[in-house]
Amino acid sequence: MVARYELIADELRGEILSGVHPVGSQLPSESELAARHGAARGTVRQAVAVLAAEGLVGSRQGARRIVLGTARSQSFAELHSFAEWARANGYRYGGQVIAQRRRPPTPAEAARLGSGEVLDVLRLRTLEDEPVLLERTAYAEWIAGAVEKLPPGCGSVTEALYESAGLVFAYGEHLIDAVPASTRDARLLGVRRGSPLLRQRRVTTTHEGRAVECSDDRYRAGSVAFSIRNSIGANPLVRHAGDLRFGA
Amino acid sequence: MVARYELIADELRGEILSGVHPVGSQLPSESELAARHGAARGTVRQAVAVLAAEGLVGSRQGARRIVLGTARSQSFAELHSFAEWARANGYRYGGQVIAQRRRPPTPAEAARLGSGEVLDVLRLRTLEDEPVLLERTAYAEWIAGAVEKLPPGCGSVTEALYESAGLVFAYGEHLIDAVPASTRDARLLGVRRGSPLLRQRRVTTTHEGRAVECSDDRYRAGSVAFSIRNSIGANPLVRHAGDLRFGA
DNA sequence: TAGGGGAACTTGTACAAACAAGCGAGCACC
DNA sequence: GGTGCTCGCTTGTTTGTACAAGTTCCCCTA
Repeated sequence: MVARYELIADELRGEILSGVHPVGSQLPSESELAARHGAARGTVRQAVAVLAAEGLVGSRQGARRIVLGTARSQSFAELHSFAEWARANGYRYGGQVIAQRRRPPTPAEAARLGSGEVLDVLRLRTLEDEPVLLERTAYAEWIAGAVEKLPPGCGSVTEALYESAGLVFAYGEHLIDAVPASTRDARLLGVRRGSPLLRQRRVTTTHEGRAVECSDDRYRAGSVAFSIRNSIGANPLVRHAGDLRFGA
Repeated sequence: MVARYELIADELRGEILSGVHPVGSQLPSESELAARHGAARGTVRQAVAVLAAEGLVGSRQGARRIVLGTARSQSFAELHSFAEWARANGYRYGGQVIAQRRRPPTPAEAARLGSGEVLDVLRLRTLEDEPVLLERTAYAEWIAGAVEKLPPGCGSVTEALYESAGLVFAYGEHLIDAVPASTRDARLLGVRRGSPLLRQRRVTTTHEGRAVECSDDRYRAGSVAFSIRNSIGANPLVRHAGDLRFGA
């Protein structure tokens, strides 16, 4: 069952992408959209709230909504999973486990994953046959077994864990900064030591709020960038000073 | 006039921050909250939607909402303005104009700011008396005059432009990646050439959707990081491959 | 012609009601 | 003892109504 407001949002999004409502133009008023779709105004408001959350339209009281852009936010899965993102964008991709072992958690990991041993996995991911991402992931003990059963060349870990263990990643927290490549980073990614890497540290949890993994992902400079839209009303991205979080 | 749902959201947020509802615990049901505040269920839903957008709570149909974390997103102003962010977090900060001149726009700038000349400003910002950020901003012609009137040591450009020209930044698009420091970057920021910098390119627009500035901000590695919370339902951050946007 | 006033329009907030859909616990049955 | 099912609770979706608050544009006036 797809919600009605989702259908209306999809139609509006399509009209924006296809140029019916160009960037900078005004959207039809809520009453007009409601009449056109035979829906209540509240339903239409939910639909445009979706578009506002995606950063496609902006609004202020009293004035018609305006179109801000056409780039669409991908789904959570596409941000979370390298494979799903690459596939959705039509890139050729791959992955290979470089090292894998159980070890005691660092204090920072223990605070999030619990005090049991973690499964530490180092993966190298490729995009268009070029190595672009080095993934250091610590999995919580309760999921470690399922991760160990995955084949070393597994393309999509997220997908494989869903199929084998029914695991669904639902919430994520991400911390983005820049770091120099270590000797090992440099060798695996094919760059010079000390050259810039874009680092994304993340903690992922299930629906129930149970932490699944802590990860330290390092992208080769120039290979990927993160983008975000915000507005004076909605602002999900936060700036932090230094290494205040995720421990040292 | 503060909206009722904002008050309820503030109270709930306070209860989460103060530990009344610890991380991982369940929030009271909507009906209970509605009864407690003497409000309709829809109003309570708006309140918890605010917290969900901030990444503090998660929800799924049928089960009670759970608390995901306690870190709160700052306001749009704090993401947009280095000064407001630094002040809100109690840091000592400063800024100095290094160079300023009018020039024709690059093609990428012209597409966003219009074809008129842009005002190119290079600013060095300090945090705790350390240089941490190099800001290269191209202002649109219509606002260039007001920017030129600002003192070179102006701490908060955003604030100054609001007071002098009534300008309000309302929407922003940000693209985050890592780049090596150029010779000039390195000298001004006090790092070695080629060392990692965290780059944030952004385009900012007013309420009406009129573009104000394009900026290329480079942070010294280790000085700041960006963080974001997302969920399977709401996902504002997007990953891009290579330099697909903002021109070359 | 420039400015003020106001009317019409549009979005924001709030309430009430109803049904759908999913979750979890407890109960009955095998 | 374990399995499956049902029932109550909770969140999700939708409609309808009313008023508040801000914007836009026209018209009238000085």
